[in-house]
Amino acid sequence: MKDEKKRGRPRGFDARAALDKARDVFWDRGFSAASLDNLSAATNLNRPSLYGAFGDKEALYLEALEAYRQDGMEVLKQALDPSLPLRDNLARVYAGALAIYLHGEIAARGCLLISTASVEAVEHERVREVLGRSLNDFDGEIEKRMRIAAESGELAESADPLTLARLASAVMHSLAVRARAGDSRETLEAIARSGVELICGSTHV
Amino acid sequence: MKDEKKRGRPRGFDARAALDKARDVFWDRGFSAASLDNLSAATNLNRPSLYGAFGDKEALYLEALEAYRQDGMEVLKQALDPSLPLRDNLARVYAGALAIYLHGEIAARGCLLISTASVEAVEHERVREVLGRSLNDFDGEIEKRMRIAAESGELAESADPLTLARLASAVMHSLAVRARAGDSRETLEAIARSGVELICGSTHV
DNA sequence: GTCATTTTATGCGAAACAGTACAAATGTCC
DNA sequence: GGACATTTGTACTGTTTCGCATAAAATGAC
Repeated sequence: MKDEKKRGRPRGFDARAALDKARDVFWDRGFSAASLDNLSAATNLNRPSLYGAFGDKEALYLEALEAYRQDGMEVLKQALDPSLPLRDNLARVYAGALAIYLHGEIAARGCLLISTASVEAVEHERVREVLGRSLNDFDGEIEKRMRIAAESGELAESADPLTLARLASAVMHSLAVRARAGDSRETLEAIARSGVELICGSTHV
Repeated sequence: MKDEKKRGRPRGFDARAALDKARDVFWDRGFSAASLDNLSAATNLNRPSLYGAFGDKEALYLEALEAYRQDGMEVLKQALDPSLPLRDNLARVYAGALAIYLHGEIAARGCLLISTASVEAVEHERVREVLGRSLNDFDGEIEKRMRIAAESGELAESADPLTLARLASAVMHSLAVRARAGDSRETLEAIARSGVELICGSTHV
């Protein structure tokens, strides 16, 4: 993007790597319980460097959320490859989600947005807005695939793509919550399978 | 329960009312962002009274979670009255859930367990345990109703009560998250309706 | 080489935080 | 009425918090 070398002392760290480390801290502890000391230790950056690169704690959190959202959208789009059957698409979506949700050093971390942005959403309007937009974007991406399925005959014409997409998302939301609540991988995979079955099976009439 | 008057100065407040006020603070801000000053102001209790009645902030939070869990189970049990059709039962469950989730002074608060206990669940083992147990209890209560429906012929015999119960819960989890993310009542009610339809409609074969 | 510009390191400071000590208040028990 | 037990109000302590001030380090421009 920008290879133009700026004047002054060059940055001694990779901003994206630091953002990922900060994201992990927020993911484990949430926004409020994550201190700048935690963030500083995890990123190996002292506070002035953090402030210089990202602004204050709130800006850093919002940037971490945004990066997470974009990564998630990428995973989702790849899983929804329309050259594969809808059933496989949904299975891939859930498998991809579980791979993310079940990761974690202490315990499964679930979804960064659902499990940490939700708390702040009441008092913190910008977080609520990011969370709402993210959920809608996910719905929209699945809806696009559902629309294709309805047109190609994979789904009954009577099926409503938006409704089915929201229900497909609902299963994913539940997986996120249950993962963080400590449910086993086996349980979560069973829920994912039955979700695929219910959504893809029911609309064949 | 205990009408035996204890010696010493009697308590000048209703512990349950105070617990409800504290619960509301936790509900809006989450555990970490809720300060003892917030809790003290909301309950009209000074800190020593709070500590005397509930213990430290963590114990107060756990007690609020437990009370919320019991209240929710009560609402759920009443909604699942087996003398009504399963369809009506699920609709009542979701209506009851939305009545709780959409309440809030600043913005919709969603579910106390899903939206505030989730954050703490990674680092705080006892919270994770309460959250997991609560979700399972909810599943179990719905599963009981599904089992009745399967035996009475309301559902196809091939339907698996546990699986259907988990999917019914999944819709509820999604409603909780989406409410806190700012989705409109209309949207949430539409999702609830389609959830009922999918779960009750698909298994009639 | 010297200056300008940006990043890094140390550490400060004011505010918020959780939890408690202490004494005054208010009741029961004998 | 007096001893005892518990709650309540005020104020405190030590810690943690965030954000920044200041100065040293490292580079480009000239």
